Amino acid sequence: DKLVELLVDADLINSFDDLFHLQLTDVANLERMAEKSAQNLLDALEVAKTTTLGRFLYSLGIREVGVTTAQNLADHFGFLQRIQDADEETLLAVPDVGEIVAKHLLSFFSEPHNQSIIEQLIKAGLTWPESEPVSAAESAELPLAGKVYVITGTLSEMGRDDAKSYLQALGGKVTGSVSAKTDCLLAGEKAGSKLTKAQGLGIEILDEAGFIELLRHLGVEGV
DNA sequence: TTGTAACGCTCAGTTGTTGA
DNA sequence: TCAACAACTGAGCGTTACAA
Repeated sequence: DKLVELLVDADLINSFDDLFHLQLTDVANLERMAEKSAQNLLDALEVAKTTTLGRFLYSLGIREVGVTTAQNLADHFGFLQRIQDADEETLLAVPDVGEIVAKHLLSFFSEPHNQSIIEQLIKAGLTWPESEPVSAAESAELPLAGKVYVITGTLSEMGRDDAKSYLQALGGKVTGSVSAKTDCLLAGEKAGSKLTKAQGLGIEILDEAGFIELLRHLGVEGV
């Protein structure tokens, strides 16, 4: 936050794509910055150019479109252009997208200013892999298809993000809160209220060791 | 070399909104 | 009505790198 304030105050960035045109000397001359920090920033921005469609959508800051909804849109459409061209009816077919979210999406993509931002970011070098979405039939064949997981606590062997990725790749759905619809709670160290709630609801609890065993049993490599 | 500001990461928890 | 999510706050801890 502080750095963005500095960059804006110094008139180095006025739009999103300006971030990807920053020069080392400009950044290094800022308060509490020097060549090392400036280079780290430019390196991080270079890495950030390669992203995923879901992350790109999320980064656009569309109202009501967070990480999960953005990923749902990416999974459903596969291509940015298809999302931009989608009508309300098509958008409503995406999981967790109702009338309000669909209207926010339509409104966002109909704004010439927003279209310009997207074009400029792509011109600045942002890329992501695009592919045909996985069909419902293919998804249903995955070993954890239809299972709802919640992750809590600290996972020492793998990060929470990695655990989430494994579960999603196997067809599982990862949500943020425990409910009666949760099938299994993956509980690491220092698990808090979610563990208590899951125990109260009689939900299956899986510790990290058990999770790794499950992944190996399902043939996941590199665990 | 050292003190320190700031950041990065992870997590828990709350509140309000939305979708089913 | 309930489940799930977005958005947000705040804490703790370790790391990084500037500045003196």
